Amino acid sequence: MTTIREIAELCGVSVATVSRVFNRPLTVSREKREVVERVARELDYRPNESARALASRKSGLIGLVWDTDHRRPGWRHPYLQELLIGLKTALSAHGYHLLMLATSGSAALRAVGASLADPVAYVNMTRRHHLGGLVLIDSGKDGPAFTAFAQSGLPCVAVDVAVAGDRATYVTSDNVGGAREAVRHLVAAGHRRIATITGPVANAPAAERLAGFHEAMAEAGLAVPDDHVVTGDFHRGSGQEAMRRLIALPAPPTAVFCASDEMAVGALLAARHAGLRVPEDVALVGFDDIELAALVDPPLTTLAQDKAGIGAAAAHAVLTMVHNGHTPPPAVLPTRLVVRASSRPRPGTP
Amino acid sequence: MTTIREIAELCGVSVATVSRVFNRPLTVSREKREVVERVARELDYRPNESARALASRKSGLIGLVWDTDHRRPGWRHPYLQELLIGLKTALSAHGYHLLMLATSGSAALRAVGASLADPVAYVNMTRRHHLGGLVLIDSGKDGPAFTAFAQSGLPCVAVDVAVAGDRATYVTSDNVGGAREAVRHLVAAGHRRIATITGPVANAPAAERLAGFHEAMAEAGLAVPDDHVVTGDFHRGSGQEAMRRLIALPAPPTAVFCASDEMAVGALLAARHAGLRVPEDVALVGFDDIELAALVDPPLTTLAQDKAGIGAAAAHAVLTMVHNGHTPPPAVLPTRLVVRASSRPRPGTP
DNA sequence: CTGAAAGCGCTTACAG
DNA sequence: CTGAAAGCGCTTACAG
Repeated sequence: MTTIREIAELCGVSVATVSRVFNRPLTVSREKREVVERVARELDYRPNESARALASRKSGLIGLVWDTDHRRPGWRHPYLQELLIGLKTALSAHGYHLLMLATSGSAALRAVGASLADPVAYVNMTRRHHLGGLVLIDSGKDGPAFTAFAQSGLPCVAVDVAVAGDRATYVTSDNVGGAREAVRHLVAAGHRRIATITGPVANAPAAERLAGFHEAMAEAGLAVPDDHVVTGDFHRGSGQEAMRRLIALPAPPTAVFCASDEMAVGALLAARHAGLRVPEDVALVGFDDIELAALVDPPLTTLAQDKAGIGAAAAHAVLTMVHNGHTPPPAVLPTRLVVRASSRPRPGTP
Repeated sequence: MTTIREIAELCGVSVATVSRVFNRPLTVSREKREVVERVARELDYRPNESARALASRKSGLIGLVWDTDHRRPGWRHPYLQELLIGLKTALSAHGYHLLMLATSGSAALRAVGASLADPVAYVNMTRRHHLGGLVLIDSGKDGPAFTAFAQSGLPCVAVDVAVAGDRATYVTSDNVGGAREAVRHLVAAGHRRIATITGPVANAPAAERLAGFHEAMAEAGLAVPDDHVVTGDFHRGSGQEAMRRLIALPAPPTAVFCASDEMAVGALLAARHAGLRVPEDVALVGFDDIELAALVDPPLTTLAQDKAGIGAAAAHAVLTMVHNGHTPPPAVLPTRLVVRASSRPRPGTP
């Protein structure tokens, strides 16, 4: 591998000048700049990133904090793959690489990996590797740990967790608006008794979707009995269980807004088990638009999240902090209502 | 951040001794070692990784080559998420981080990212960042590029692409065995006219699954007419199209082995469209065991790949090369037959 | 605009 | 077993 020194010798200039050509080209005279550039190209010179990071205290790396412990199911969420790719692609476009940081449950590995129980270890890793910033992906209940990151002073951007800090921001979908749209859609289809299956309490998107539900119900002048709000955990089983409870009510709902597609699929199974037809007996709307939503029978109406867009927005937010130094406001990406058969309008509706 | 020098001064030893304590503890006398270790712990010392990489020419990073260009659908394969996590988790357990390398289609970004069309750029990145080795994930037709990596002399391990080289190996599922098992299962269920929908020609796993199919058919003394082998591309649409062709045959098969679950789902849709019942009129077996397989109606019999296991095997292979220096033989992981309703035995069979 | 020099924080022969 | 010293390949004030 050719070094800056070889180029300097070949060009008859100092290494400082060569370095400047790559970092502040305009501070070098045109003649010298051009000869250095030509020689560098001929030798296929690439700066040694370790040396660069050591001398300048910055690297072209962004860290990803994502707890993928097998005991925590959150990371399996199918929408994360697309989000991750959106993130990586946007970072790539700016010449940054994404470093998936090692996580370790065991104390023995504390030295190298880090556990969310100990955010300091991550902060340390960030400094040791001269990472520009951190992107935080929640695997469920990581909110408190993320708050600690946000207060560390490192540039951080969280996905779906509302962190605050000098150099911290977050990106999320418009969960309130999406939920509102779901309810309006059901109301327009003639439904009056509309229930909801929520995500876990203390989860921000879950709370927002619930708030949007309530807003739109109030707007339509519809009452929401307590037993029409059932708490789930975003996963399929909880949707199934919640739906069983709703079906057993004296006056069951004619439509259910589920805060995730996974739960909507569970609800669909429960309805089928109970001998109910979807959407004739009960209409369903989910949230996320995972691949599965279009494939179940009947296909699910849902609010599509812009998964790749969220990843890209996270990338831009963290790079803004790394470059400009200013902290961008939270990014809230629109959702999109995708109408499928699970909420086909009831007969007799305009 | 505390440095090796501070520790050395505090302990009254040289920096060389402190460095040795962390790298070759046994070459340092017990007393000095213990005092250095104690002081280091108290100061929460962590070595600066950039300096370490620069001086030692190695980092604790493994690179991931995964072309996620949006024009190439291969990266969307749902089994990759679990594979990636298996890889990351196993690397974490050994204190390594996974670096998702920037890829760039545009020439403007050549300097930072790399394109598979130009493997040299990746090799360069690997050296610049002092990566220990590379894991290669195919997004479709990357075989030739991967061969170039394998010949570069860098430690590389490919997933599902049979590369060869001094420091290169690969991991894959037992595709031949899995396909054989699929056919045996169908034969045992009473089928004689068994067709297959293959993956793309020139894809190694596709070829292996086809070979296993032929082997087991021969073993059972069953003929395979040419029109019982239809080429697909692993994706759903091709399965649907292929199934249409099979159904239109004068003597259509009573069972179809599909080289991927996605294609099996497509075949299922085609069968349903044609008014055929699965498995009564035609039985289906897929490959992969993606989440969807269990959720379609009827649920799909399939050969489960050990997705996380493949990722972990890739991690171990690359770390073996990084540490021991020797190149492990290809790892072939067993598949597991998961019998579901789509291949329920035909009436009148033992 | 340019160069000489110090420095980033480690590792590793080389002597002893 | 230990230390002094050179070196890894860059960046960046500081002078000029």
